[in-house]
Amino acid sequence: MPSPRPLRADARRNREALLSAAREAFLAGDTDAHVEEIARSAGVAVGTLYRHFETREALIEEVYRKEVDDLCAAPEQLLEHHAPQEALRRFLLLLVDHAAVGKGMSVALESIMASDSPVFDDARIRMGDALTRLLKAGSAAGTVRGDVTGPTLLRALGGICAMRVSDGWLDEARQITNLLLDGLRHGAPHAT
Amino acid sequence: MPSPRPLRADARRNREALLSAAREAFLAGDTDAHVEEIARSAGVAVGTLYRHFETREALIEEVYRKEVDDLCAAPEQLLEHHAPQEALRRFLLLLVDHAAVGKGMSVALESIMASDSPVFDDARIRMGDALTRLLKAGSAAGTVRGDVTGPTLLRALGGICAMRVSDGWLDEARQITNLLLDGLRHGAPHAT
DNA sequence: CACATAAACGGAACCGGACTCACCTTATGG
DNA sequence: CCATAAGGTGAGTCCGGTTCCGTTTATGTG
Repeated sequence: MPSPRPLRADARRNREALLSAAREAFLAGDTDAHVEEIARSAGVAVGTLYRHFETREALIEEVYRKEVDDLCAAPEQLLEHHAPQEALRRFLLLLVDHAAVGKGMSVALESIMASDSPVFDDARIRMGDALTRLLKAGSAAGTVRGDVTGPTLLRALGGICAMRVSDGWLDEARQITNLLLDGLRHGAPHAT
Repeated sequence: MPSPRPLRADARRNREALLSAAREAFLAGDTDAHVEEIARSAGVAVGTLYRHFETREALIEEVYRKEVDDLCAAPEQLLEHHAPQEALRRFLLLLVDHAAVGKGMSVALESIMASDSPVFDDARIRMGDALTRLLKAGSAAGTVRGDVTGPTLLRALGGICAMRVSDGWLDEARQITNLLLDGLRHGAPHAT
C-alpha cells in the first residue's frame, strides 16, 4: 500500500541519478555541496531534485540510509562466498569505505542528528548486529576469538571515524583495520 | 605586543554586551540565533558585531572559549573555599550548567568542529585536567576514591551531553551528577 | 498511430540570513 | 574645545535553499 503508482520510468532514473550524484559529491569530500551542483551533475534541474526530496537534508539522509542498508546486507553475501575470517576482513574494509562517505556527510548530518531523525541510532544498532553475525560465524569456525561483541568492535572502529580527514587517512584507516583483524585472530583456537 | 591600542571604552562595553547577549541566547536554547537578534539584544547594530568578530562562528567560538576558561578557573577557587569533596560536587554542577550552554551551542559548534579550530580538543583536555586536580585533592583528603581519573570522569559526564534536549533534562542531568558523586565517595577511606 | 492527461521537468523568481561598505558619531589626548 | 581616528550604523549585496508555474514527456487508450 505504500505504492500508489509505480513511478514513471524517467522519474526513477532521475531519482537514482540524484542519489548517486550526491553520494559522489560527498565521497569527493565536498561536504556542503550545493543543491544546484548536485542537480546539475545529475543532469537535472533543482526543481526535479525538490520533486523527489522534500529538502536538501532529506536527500542527504536518504543517501546515508542507503549506505547503511547496503552495508547491512553485505555480511549475508560475504559469508556465502568466503570463509568467516575473510568475510570479516572484507566487511571491515567496506565499513571503512563507508566511513569515507559518512565522514564527508557527517558535518551535514550533524544538523539532522539534532532533529528527531533516527538514522543514527538505527545505523549504530544495525551495524552492531551485522558485526555480531560475522563474529559469531568466525568464532563458530574457530578462526576468530569469541570474547568480542559486535558493538565493541564497532566502537573500536568508531575511533577511525573520529580521525580528521586528511589526505592519507583512508590508507591509515585500512591499516588500523588490519591491525584489529590480527588482534581478533589472535587467541582463536585455530590461529593462522 | 598583542595590544597595539588599549581599545576604546565604549567599544569594550559593546564587545562585552555582544558576548553576553550571545551566551544568553544560547542558554535560552535559541540554537541558531540570528546575528541580527544577537546584535539588537546587545543594543548595537550588526555592523558593530562584525567590527568585533570576524564572523558569526567566531563569536560563537569566543563564547565557548570563555565558558571553558571560566570553568577551568573554578577548581582553584572552589578548593580554596570548600572541602575537596564539596568542591568536586560544586564543580560538577557547574559542568552541567555549562553543558546547558554547550548543548545549545553544540549544533552551532558542529560546523566549527569540521573546520580546523582547536576549541574542542583543547576544551576536552583542559576539562580533564581540571577534574584531575579536584579528584587528586579529594583522594588526598581521603574522601574520594583514588582509582578514577579526570578524563574518565569527563567521559562519564559526556553521556549527559549526549542527552536530547527536552524540558526536564537539566534536573535529570543534576540527578545523574549526584549519583556519580555518590559513586565517587563510595570506596573512599573516610566514606561519609 | 494519434491523442489525452497526468506525471515529471526546468529554471527564473523569491526569500531569509550572513556579511559589507560608505557615511555618520563620539571618545580621547593635546 | 578641537582634531582625528576609532567606533557605530543599517541599508544593500550576495549567496544558497526553496517555491511555483508554464512546458515537456511518458504512458495507456481508442
